Amino acid sequence: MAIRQTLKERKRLKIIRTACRLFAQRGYYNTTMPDIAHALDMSVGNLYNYFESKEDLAKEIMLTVSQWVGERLKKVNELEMDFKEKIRLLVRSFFEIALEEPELINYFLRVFLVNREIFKEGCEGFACVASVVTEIMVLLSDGIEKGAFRDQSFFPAFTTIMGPLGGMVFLNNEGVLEKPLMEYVDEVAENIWGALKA
Amino acid sequence: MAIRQTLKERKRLKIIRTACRLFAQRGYYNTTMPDIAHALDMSVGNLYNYFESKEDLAKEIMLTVSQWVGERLKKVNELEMDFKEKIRLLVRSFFEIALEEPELINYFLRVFLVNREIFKEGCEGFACVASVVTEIMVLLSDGIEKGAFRDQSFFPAFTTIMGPLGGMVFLNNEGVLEKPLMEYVDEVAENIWGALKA
Amino acid sequence: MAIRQTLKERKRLKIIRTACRLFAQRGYYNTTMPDIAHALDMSVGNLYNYFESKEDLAKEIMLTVSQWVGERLKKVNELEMDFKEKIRLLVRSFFEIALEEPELINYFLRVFLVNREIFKEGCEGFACVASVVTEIMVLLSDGIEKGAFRDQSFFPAFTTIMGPLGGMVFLNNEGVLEKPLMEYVDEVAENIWGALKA
Amino acid sequence: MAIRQTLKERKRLKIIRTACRLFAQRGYYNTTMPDIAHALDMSVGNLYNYFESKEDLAKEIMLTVSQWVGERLKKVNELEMDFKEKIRLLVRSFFEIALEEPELINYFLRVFLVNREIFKEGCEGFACVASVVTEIMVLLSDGIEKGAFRDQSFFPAFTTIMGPLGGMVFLNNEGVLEKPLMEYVDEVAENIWGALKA
DNA sequence: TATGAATGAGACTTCATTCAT
DNA sequence: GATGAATGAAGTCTCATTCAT
Repeated sequence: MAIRQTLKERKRLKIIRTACRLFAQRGYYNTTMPDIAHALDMSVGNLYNYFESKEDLAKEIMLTVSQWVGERLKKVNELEMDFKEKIRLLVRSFFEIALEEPELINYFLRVFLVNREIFKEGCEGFACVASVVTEIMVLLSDGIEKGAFRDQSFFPAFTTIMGPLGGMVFLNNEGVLEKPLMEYVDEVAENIWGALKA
Repeated sequence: MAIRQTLKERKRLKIIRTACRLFAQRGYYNTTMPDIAHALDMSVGNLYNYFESKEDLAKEIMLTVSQWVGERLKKVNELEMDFKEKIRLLVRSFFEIALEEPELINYFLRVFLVNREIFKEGCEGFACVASVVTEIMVLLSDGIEKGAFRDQSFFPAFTTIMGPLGGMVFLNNEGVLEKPLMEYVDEVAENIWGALKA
Repeated sequence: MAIRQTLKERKRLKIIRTACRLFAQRGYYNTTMPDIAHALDMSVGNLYNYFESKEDLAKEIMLTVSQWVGERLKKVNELEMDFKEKIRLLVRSFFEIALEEPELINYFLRVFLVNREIFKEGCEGFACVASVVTEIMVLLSDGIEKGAFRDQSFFPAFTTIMGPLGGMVFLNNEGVLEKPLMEYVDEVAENIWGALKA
Repeated sequence: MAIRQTLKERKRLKIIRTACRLFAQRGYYNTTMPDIAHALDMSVGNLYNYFESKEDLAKEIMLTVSQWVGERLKKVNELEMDFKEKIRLLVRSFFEIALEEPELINYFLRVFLVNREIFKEGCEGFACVASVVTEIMVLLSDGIEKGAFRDQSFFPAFTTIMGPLGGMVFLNNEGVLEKPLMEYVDEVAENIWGALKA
């Protein structure tokens, strides 16, 4: 039954969307399976027809979300422009995602980064977020190859990009920023560019 | 009376140390009050003579830890050296703390940053981590005033420093770094300096 | 119509066979209706076209299995031979069934004897296992009538036969016997004969 | 705190007694932890201060019950009398236990024999019922040594004793016996004696 | 101060059964 | 006849917190 399969897949995605939002808002341990079922207007039992366990659900969300964000970043990567401009666009895109679909970035910040125990098995070596990591990797090696960035180890460069991005979104969520998030794009981009440029 | 007070205060600190370590290792929700009591070889009931609740304990830990880390950073701030060197020393100090007393930094990463719900009340505007934030603030305004750093808003600059530092420690905890953490000091410091310098 | 009926009946028997095996292996409460459906490569819903409920299925299995075993025992009863030999043949046959079709005997041991609550209604007075009980009854009254067995009440004699038989099969299942089950035939038969003989 | 320990041990035994009774009456899977807690007038949570899990409780019951029954049988073993009489006394004692403390024997019949999955780990080789098995073993080897019993393998002899005993108690529970259980003592003893005697 | 047994709400998960397709 | 998604009650177990001793 191809149709049935499609319907089931669509529902799966709906569950992922909703659970992602709840987890991102309240945290993993403060979101119960009944909460999720209720938000989806379905029964708890049925939830378990789609995901084996709460942990399994969390992992599947991470995989899916990482792919979504990865695709957004990929589009930036594929544009032809100088790297300073590309960094600025990357920052802008990341902040846009954080504002338009806050559950995506916040899921990273509130579930993935924190509740490491959940992702111990099945996400070894950051397999769950490979899509995003890959894009940053592409950006960096491209930039180094073309002489725009200093040659350096991957991890410092990676945290130099993702650290400030995640940090700013976090502070924005906490409501401590003085200006709207988007108004920090230039400053953040300037910092990252200064940090990486050759 | 005074002696008794001192003894009580000493025990309080011991609880804070131990609980901080457990929370940092296992996460807030995976550490139970009996766990903490057991690790301290004391009774659960007695724990409640020192802290009103688990949340209260978590907040007190954050305050104390922030002070400890803040003091370490203050020492760096007080040294007379050029800012490029100061940044490098800051990075080195941060990584040293992360290796020598991993529970301190990891408490930030695993409890404070993640379980925001716990710190909603009583830590408004990052009151709980004021000691650390203040030192970074001092460093930045000093640097800007003396013309070493570009003039910019506080928050982008703050995340430019703390983002990579936290990120590298996180990756080190996850065991994904290729080299020992301390070998990244120069690269990370170089990036931060490049990002901030005038 | 007749053909359809036959097909349905055949499927019924297949369900009984499979469910009997699963119940015997895992126990009644550890075997789910989806488990059974899956093993049969059919849908859960369809299972309910053949049996009203899980309990109903369990009872129907017991009836059928009892008939199968009863028929085997009947063949022994119908042979002309002295009773000492007949007892030996009974033991041998019982052990053979236990080895060739372990689900039959094990269903007795693991479901019927244990989960009495299931058989409360609909199996009054051991109606569900009448076929087997009857054959033992026939054997005993025959033996007593012909002077081979001491005259005694039915129930002690019944447990004297079935107790050791069930017990040996149970121990064999548990893997604690030192020799293959069939090598105990003579000793068990000797005991039963000693117990019953005139 | 020796007193506290004693109190706790006493409560442990009370839980074992009560849970044993409930399991024996309703079966393992039809008795819930809340049922047990309610019967003891205590909270579910507290139950878990005494036993790690429902399975653990079931195993501890089996160990304790086996010891109690084993001690009763040991007394029979220690008496000086001829073996025919000893068998009769064994049967009588077993039936007495079954009538006076039905939960003990029924626990064997309804939980241990049936729900094998529970005892897979921790009761290897019938460790949980060693006390009872040992006494039967002593009786048999004694009898064989003294020339009262035929020399034979342990397991057939064991099931020749325990099979009819368990069987009669089972039938008595089911209410199908025509006479009170105790009136079958002589017939059952006669059978067992006939089966085993030299 | 110190103890730890006791509480009880609430978490995750299972599963017999139904029913629209 | 056949399907399998959906239901929801019920089960096991956890844990922050209290309180009599």
